[in-house]
Order: sequence, then structure tokens, then C-alpha cells
Amino acid sequence: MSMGLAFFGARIMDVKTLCLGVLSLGDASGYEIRKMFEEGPFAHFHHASFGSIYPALSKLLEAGQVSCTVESQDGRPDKKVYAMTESGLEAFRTALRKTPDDDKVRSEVMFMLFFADHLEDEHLTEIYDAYTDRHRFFIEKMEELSSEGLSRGRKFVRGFGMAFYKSVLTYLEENREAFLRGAKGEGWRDLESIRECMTITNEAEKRLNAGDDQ
Amino acid sequence: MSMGLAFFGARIMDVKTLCLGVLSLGDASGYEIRKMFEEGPFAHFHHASFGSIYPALSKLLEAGQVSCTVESQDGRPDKKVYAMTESGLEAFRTALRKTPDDDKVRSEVMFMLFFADHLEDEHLTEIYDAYTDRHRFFIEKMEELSSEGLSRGRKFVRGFGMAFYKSVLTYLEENREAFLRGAKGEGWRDLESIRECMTITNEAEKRLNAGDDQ
DNA sequence: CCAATATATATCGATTTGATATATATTGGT
DNA sequence: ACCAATATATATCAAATCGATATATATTGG
Repeated sequence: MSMGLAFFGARIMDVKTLCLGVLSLGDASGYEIRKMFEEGPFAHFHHASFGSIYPALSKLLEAGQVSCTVESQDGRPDKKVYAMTESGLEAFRTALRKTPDDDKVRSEVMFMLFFADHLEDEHLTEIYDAYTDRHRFFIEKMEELSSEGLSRGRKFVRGFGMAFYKSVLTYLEENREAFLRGAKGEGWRDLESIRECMTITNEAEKRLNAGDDQ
Repeated sequence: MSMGLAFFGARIMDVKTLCLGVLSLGDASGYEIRKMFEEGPFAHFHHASFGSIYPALSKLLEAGQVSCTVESQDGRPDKKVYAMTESGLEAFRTALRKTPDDDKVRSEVMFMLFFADHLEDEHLTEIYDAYTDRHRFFIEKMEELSSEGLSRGRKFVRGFGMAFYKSVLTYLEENREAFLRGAKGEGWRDLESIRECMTITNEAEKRLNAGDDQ
């Protein structure tokens, strides 16, 4: 039973829930949580910054969904280590029972590559190669990691990321010359094509909905 | 010369620039621009909602970077059709000369799959299969599209999307049983692994930076 | 001394999201 | 008749988040 995009719901993962997710793995400070969303594996499929994490942790504290202990450290400022409470675990579980939102991607690189004809050749090449390196970098980094003691979810997400990054790297490598050397000025139909694309989306989803009623 | 993530800059594509990008292809209304970012090909790598598009168009109008004509329609409300001016084209070109930000992804599905052990089997299966369908749907839809009259950028981005969606679909199909039937409760090392992941990221980038100085 | 970097917490103005309001029109269900 | 749903349209508002900034402790290098 194919559903297209009809399955997906509204956004459920606010930063409070993201923090609870991290804390479900073990205690952590606000700074550490932010690092996980900036540099750790979560960065590949979510995002959260200081401006949202600290207020979220405050709210979780008020709501009794986390507890907090201040720890001193040698040569570093004190840190607040947060732990999830039973109430927090329940809130996290409740959030996970909902229907997830559809994926959202923001890629300035892809936007720029779309408008390649407006870019100078050197700049375009530079961006293209940096993007290729980025994917290569992630693959190499993931290959250094051990799989021991990981949950099935963690393993799955890593495998998914490897598959995705490898396929993109291959595509970038195989299409570099054709793209960078490609003829310019041929996009007379780009806007028409976008409108066509949207028409097809609507018709495809109507077909799906009609199928659902039978 | 491998750069890891060091190449990428700060965020440059605000909604004004996104609108200019669309208008560089031809005239469009605010509603139409939003549709392109919700249902058209831009939706795969960018996002913009009414609450940001209309204020952005107002600012572009004030700045003389777009012009606007009101058109009446039969059976529908009047619409404002925006066109990019020379000044707008220059602003767009200026934005495109900057160093793009790194990609940002938000996927509630991936977050949930990461925490699979917290989900009920039926819900997990439902999400997994809907996600698989989603990718299949995009592939089918893209296959219906014509390539005639497209710019190299547009063609490249479509090919990239196809490669990416196909590889993900394959991974989802091949790993479904193993993942959904996988053993639970084995994530005793998930947090440790995330910390390891971040350490490796830092070390890898330090190696790269050391390489840069020679 | 200053900049850069790292670990820490916290905040603020700017931007965006997502919901809502209003308008015009159609269709289908109660 | 009324309401909900849908589509095309413009516009706005409260909530959430971003990204920059501030402060603190410490180290290293120019």
C-alpha cells in the first residue's frame, strides 16, 4: 500500500525532546548535548544550537523531566550535568509514539549547483570539490568507528549514512567532468519544468488518495 | 587537497535570496514561490514558508530588487506577480559568489529509527515502511519528468536526487528484516560511541589543518 | 597583549516556522 | 443551509530556533 507523503505528520521533535533523547543514553551537560548535535552522529539528521538547548533544559528542569547536578572540574568552569527522570522518560516515549514529520533538508551547495550557470567556473569547481571531499571525509571517519555495543537503531543509522554518503560520493565523482564542463545557457525550460514537477506531484498524490478510498 | 568541513562558511541563503533564485527563472507570485519550496524540486534541498516569503518579498520590493504587478484572475483572488530587476540579479549574483554553508538535515524519522528500542514494533514498522514508500514515490515521480530544455544545474541536481533516493531505497529494502527483527537492548555503548565519534571528528580535522600548514 | 582554541553557561536580536485570518471559488456530505 | 475539504491568493502573529555575543577558566602561539 503506497502512501506517497500522506503518512507524515506535523513536527514533533522540539529541542526539549531532542535533549531527552540524548539524556536517555546517559547524563550529559548542555554543552555536550550541543556538541552531539553539531559534531556527533546526530548532526547528520538533526540540529540544535545553544540558543534553544539552554532554554529547553530550563523548561525540562521546571517540569521535573530532568534533574541537574553542578560539578566542578580542574582547569575548567563548573558544569551542570543533566539526568533524565522517570517523568522525562515518559515524555520522551510519548513523543516517540507520534507520527513523525517528513524530512527537511537545507543545502546551500545544492541550491548553488542548481544555479551553476550564474557561478564563475573557479568558484563552482571549488564548491563541487569541497562537497565531494566532505562526503569522503564522513565515510573515512565512519570507517574508523567500532560497532561493538551499539543498539540496532544506532547500527542502522550508521549503515544508512554510509550507504547514502557512498552513493553520493560516487555520483559526484562520476559526474564531475560532465557537469563542470557542461554547456551553459540551456535552462530555457527550468521554470516550466518546476511547474510540471509540481503538477505531477499533485496528480500522483490524488491517484494515491483515490486508491485509498477503495 | 582534502579539507574535511573547513571549506564551508556561514549561512548565506536567506529567504530573500531564495526568492531571487526562483525569480531568476521567471516571474512568479508569492504563493507560487512557496509552492516551489514545498512541492517542487527545491523542496528536496531547501525550505521556506509563507511567514518568511511575504516579508522577504516586501523587503525586496522596498530595495528595488523586484518589481510587482497585480493581476486579476477569473474565479480566483488577484495575484501579485513579482519580477526580478537588474539590481535583484546583481544581489543574487553577489550571494552566489560567497562560500556556502554546510548542509543541514532534519529527519524525525531517522531520529526515531535511532531510538528504535523505545518504539512499539507496529509503530516502528509503520514508520519504516512509510519512509520506504516515500523514497519510492519520489523516484517514480522523477522518472515521469522530461529532461528537455533543462540547464546543466537542473539536470545535475535531478540526477543527484535520483542517485541518492535510489541508494537509500535499496538500503531500506535490504535491511528491513534485519533491522525490524533485530535484538533489542544492546545499546550499552551508544553514548560512548557518540563521544568517540566526536573525538575522531576533531582529530581528523586537526590532521587536516596540520596538513594545511605545510 | 591578543587571537585562537577548548570547555562551560547563558542571553539576545534576527529569522523562520507553523498556525491563523481573510478572500474567491468548487465539491461533497450531512 | 451549513460545514469541511480543497485550491488559489495575500498577509500576519506568537512560538521556536538560529547565530552571534557575553562571560568564565585555561592553554598555546604569534
